[in-house]
Amino acid sequence: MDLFALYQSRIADALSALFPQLAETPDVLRRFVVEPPRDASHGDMSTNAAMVLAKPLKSNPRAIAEQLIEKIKEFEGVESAEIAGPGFINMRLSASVWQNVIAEINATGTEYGRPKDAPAGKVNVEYVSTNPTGPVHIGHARGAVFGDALASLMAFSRCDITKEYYINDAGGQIDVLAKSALLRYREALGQNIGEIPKGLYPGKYLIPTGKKLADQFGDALLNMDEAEAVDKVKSIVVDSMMELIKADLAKLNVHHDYFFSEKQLHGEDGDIHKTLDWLREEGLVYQGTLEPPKGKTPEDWEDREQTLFKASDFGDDTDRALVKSDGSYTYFAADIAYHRNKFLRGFNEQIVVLGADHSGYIKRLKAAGKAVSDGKANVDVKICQLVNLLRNGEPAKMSKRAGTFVTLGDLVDEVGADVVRFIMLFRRNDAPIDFDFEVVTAQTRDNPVFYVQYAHARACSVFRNAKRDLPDLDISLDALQKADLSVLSDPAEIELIKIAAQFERVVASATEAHEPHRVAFYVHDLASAFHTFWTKGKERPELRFVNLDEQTITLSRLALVNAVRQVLANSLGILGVSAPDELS
RNA sequence: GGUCCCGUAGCUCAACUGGAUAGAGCAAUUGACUUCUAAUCAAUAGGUUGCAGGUUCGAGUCCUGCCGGGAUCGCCA
Repeated sequence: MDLFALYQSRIADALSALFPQLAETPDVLRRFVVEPPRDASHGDMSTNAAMVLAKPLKSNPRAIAEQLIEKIKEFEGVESAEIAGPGFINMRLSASVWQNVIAEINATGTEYGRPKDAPAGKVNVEYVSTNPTGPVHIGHARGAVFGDALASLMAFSRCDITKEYYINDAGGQIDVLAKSALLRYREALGQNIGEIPKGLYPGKYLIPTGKKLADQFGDALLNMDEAEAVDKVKSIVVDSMMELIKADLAKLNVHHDYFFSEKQLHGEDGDIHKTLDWLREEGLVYQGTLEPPKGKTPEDWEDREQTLFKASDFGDDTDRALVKSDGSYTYFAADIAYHRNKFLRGFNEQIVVLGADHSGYIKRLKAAGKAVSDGKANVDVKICQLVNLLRNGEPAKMSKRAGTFVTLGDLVDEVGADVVRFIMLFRRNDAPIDFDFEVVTAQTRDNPVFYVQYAHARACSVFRNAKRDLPDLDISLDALQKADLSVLSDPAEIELIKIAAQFERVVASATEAHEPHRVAFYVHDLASAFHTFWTKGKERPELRFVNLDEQTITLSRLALVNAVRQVLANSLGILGVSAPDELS
């Protein structure tokens, strides 16, 4: 149980008893927070309840605080409380409250930090969704890691989550892909294809696909009309690209539950058709012309009547085209249908992870989500900023056109999945990252991945040493749970426990905000606190974990170390980063 | 020009959705290794949170207007 949530609810109960009139406005009892104060000298927990309630109660904060504090002082585990500043109430908890956290962590293990109850509703996280025209490149790595970690975080928080990949297999780029593959097919049959013509994909990754086509069709495609051949091989080529993509993602330990093909939305009986009919009935589709963009009118602008969706009714800046001049649907039309499809599959919460170049797309996606669900579905678009790849300080060039881009697979092969994942998550998703090969592969403090994993390995090494030095001492998990935790009363120990005890609220807030980076920063903090405590044992030998003369204390300390190790492991588990027992 | 994101210590970034004296790391200076792994730790120093207003008990956070950087801008996906 999250201690901060526990005291929040106790204070809310106390307030209801003190001020019965609050029953009419129950919301205000959820608006105040109980949190660790920024300044440790203010105590263990702080609440702004009196200030938040001043207005609804038409009273002043100090007066409310004075009534409330009497109740708080009676709470179990509260050692003292005082009013500070404009009306904060600061509490100090007894050591046993913190010591019990150790017991709870060791008792619940990998389950520690998970909320008791599952939130209602199904959540869909859509991420990566790169065009199936080649391997995944670096630009998509961040979205892949972010989406995967977010899904993992939410699953840890007991959300009913589906990880989804939207395959853009219906656009014109698929024809180009198929033509490029047919070229490689002719190459596989021994023809000299020379330079890859402009406009086709030159990448060597299509060579195996060409061979596969040669194996399957022999020379049957050679005399065929190109359009016909393209039709024949399209889905085979897309499948083979998806295999490539899945293999790259697997190297990063990124896996999706569900692959959704855009193609299936098209056609007479497809979702686009049905969705547009439905929108028409709702009066959200009309024939009309759009205003040119404000300020800058494109030179070739001409007013043209087209089929439009009333996106502006749902917060978008303008209405959006649904049908191209050649009669086919726009990408956005498919997207609307896709969001309706998700809604009909039961996803009231839809998270879409996109690259920075799609930031202009957010409003229309949110509008589509609202429109196709009568406002019941919520679409949250998470934008991942660019990753600047550096090597020796120089920007590492990537170019898909030249066919020499660094793929995700190349990157993972070079630095490892743990490094890629942690570095991508050790930053807010909407801030750009400099990814420097030199830094992220160094085994020093500069490298946060290493720093955190080292803390976990150190904790494990304590157990190896205890086993070696005290072979007769039972240090099994059972024994740790029977350890006397009351001896863990040194301020240095309590400080470390306090950091560990914040894990639950970090998980809760990261889940709510859809921000897995908070877990990454937290685990770094916890590692730091552990390293600090470790070094204290050098200055003050009585704080060392393994004490040959005092086995009781050793056992208690091991309980502490195991708890910290467990929280490190649980945090890393959420991020999909390994927690090694020792470093090589 | 419209829209969105960003602007915080010399550098790279946090700041728990409005809380108290804005925090870490790097770089700089000083100190701790016959080590429970110094692959680490401690201390010092570093700030008008781009600028100017506004909202309120209280603003890095919300609102308005500027300045600077990036992304995007009717049928690409």
